Amino acid sequence: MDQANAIEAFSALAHPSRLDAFRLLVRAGPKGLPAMEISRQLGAKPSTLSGHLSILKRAGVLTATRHQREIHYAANLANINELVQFLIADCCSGQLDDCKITLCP
Amino acid sequence: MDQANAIEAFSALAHPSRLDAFRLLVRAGPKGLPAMEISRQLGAKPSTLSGHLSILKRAGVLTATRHQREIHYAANLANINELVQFLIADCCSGQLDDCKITLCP
DNA sequence: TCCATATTTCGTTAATACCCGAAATAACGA
DNA sequence: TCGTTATTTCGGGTATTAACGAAATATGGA
Repeated sequence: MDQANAIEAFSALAHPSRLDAFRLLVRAGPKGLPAMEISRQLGAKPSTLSGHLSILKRAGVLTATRHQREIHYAANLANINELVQFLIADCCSGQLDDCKITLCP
Repeated sequence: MDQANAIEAFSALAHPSRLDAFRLLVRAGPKGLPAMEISRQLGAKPSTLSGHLSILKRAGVLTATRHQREIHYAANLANINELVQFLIADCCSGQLDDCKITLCP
């Protein structure tokens, strides 16, 4: 994870439809959901959503796997972990324990 | 933390100078750094940086406290924690433990 | 092969974000 | 008070990004 990659990920998430899509896929779990299903649940036009999914995938926060006719998108939590680690790298220069953050308690 | 707040935070971080500034302040710890010092360390024009710091502060990822003539900016890690919790809320709908993310190990 | 479904690419238009220098505001010390 | 340093606000020209419908591509079944 480098600066360019982090910026791409943050940019990708900084959009209402894309953030909704990502959080929907977080809830959906590792199997993910096909594009049409995401489109339907979010009420987004397929062509518009396609662009959004493409942006999220290029940013590395989603994975895409084909299942017969459908392409299933899923949240890439490993990359989210790396992104957050990058964001708070060398927290407090190691001087303090002020930076405790716990996820999925 | 709601969707609008999360988008504002992601947008704020999705910029090279702002991401650099935030990570610099993460390293600087809770005391933070004055604006001019950030400007010097990042090689950014004061007026441009001022706008960036304002955006980061409005997004809630930085705090600002005046110390005599200087305004010290510091990373707001509590809000970053909330942001990440929001991002991965209801992970896998509670069905799996696939979503473990640990920060500041 | 040929059709229907799933998804993406393309072209256009509208909105938003960026950078900078100059001027304005704030706070201290002589 | 006056000058100096610290920081922010303003104006404007340029560039990036968004949305949509229509058309194109891909896959599987009859």
